[in-house]
Amino acid sequence: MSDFRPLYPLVLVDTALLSVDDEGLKVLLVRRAEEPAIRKWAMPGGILRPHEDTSLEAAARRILRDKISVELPHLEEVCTASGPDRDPRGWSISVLFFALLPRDQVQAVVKSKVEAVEWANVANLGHRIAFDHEALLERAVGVLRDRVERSVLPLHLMPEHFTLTQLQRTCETVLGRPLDKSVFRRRLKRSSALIELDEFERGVQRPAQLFRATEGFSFFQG
Amino acid sequence: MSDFRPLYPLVLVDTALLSVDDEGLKVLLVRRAEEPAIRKWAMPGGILRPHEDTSLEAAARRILRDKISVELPHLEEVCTASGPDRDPRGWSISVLFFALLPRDQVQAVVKSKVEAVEWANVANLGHRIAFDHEALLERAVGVLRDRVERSVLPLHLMPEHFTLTQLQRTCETVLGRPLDKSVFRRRLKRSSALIELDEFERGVQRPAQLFRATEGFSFFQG
DNA sequence: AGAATAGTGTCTGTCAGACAGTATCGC
DNA sequence: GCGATACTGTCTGACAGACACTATTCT
Repeated sequence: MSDFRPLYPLVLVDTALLSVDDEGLKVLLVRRAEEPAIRKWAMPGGILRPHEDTSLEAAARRILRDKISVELPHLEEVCTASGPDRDPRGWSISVLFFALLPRDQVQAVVKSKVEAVEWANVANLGHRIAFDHEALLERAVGVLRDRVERSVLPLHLMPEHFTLTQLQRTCETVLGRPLDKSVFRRRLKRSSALIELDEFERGVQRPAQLFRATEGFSFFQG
Repeated sequence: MSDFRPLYPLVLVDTALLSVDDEGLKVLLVRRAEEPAIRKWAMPGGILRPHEDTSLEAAARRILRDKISVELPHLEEVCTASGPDRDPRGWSISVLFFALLPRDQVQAVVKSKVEAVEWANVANLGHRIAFDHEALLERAVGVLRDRVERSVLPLHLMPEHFTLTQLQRTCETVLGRPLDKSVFRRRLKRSSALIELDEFERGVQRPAQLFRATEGFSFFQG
């Protein structure tokens, strides 16, 4: 470890971009093209640019745009990590954000840009994660689980139209445990976060009614 | 506003040190002795020193030690604030921590050190708060309320020995609403966060039994 | 005895969990 | 009709809120 101790810390911004697919909860990882930790996988992140960015959140948005061509509506701070040894470049701070991507847009992200990008299964990452990003990811997933546990619906993970069963499956995937159907639906009826549509599914045994989230819903409402 | 845009942002650490007294929820404010915002009141904070501090939390600890001679066990991150305009010195990041001080130690803090220090009523601050510290304080109080709401006891606010009624009063002060006695006690019985002592109050109408927190309790447990 | 506060018992409404039952579709 | 999945109804136990009641100590 170098003993170089700069006057200013390195300020980094990382984003845990989460989604779900049939395998389970997923996180977007990027294979690093530069030192440090070159060729290792990490959550998309980069260095704050005070002359470009108007806030840390704006920096996270810029980096996502540049690295993986994604524009996200909902970005939220999770925590920070800091210290002299967590990045070989020296004393650093990472501010971690988390964001949710609708599951029907998962494919779109993977084929973008030059760097290698992969949706990794959160439950089974392998041991190739750079820096302390594995611990950071755990924090982000914890925040998500906590929200869903408190009966906040992960509507940001859903496509525009979806059935109640699909929403339930998503919650179950996030929480990692089965939910009772009637309990789930009872709560939805009271939540006012969902709007009933006149459309129905197609091409399945019994088509279910489609719903959408209320206009301008926030991740926070019940 | 200056157009000077440094390569590195200013990294600051602030702490919302909260306690309660008979008037209500209190926050420790320090009158700034230097520019910027000289003579205005702000939460105790300062600049990260990478060559001294091993983490942001350690920096917060150092600053509390230096400014107001307080050592705190429990320090926790709340959020960050960032941007080019929130501090006149330029692009800055503040990482906010929050901490709780037992109410029987409130007096000890006030008479320490050179700078003017004051426990301000959170509900009635006046309009003399520097920077964006008023908004930051709101976030910290929000975290505290949220914890207590979720039936996490604010044991860090209590003296070593306390009665159940005192604990209830503290919760009521934090939440700003009355709680039902029997409901409160029922929950405590299940919580296992409290240890029954053989001692009792003295010099009151009917002395109540004293309790203490379980050894090594965390703010997070129920 | 009476005031004050500690501590307990009980009723009621609400809601989660569990599970069975009914409805409606494709084949 | 049959299988599959959507959707609903109902029973039960746990718990919160409300409030009354008893107990113990000081004056």
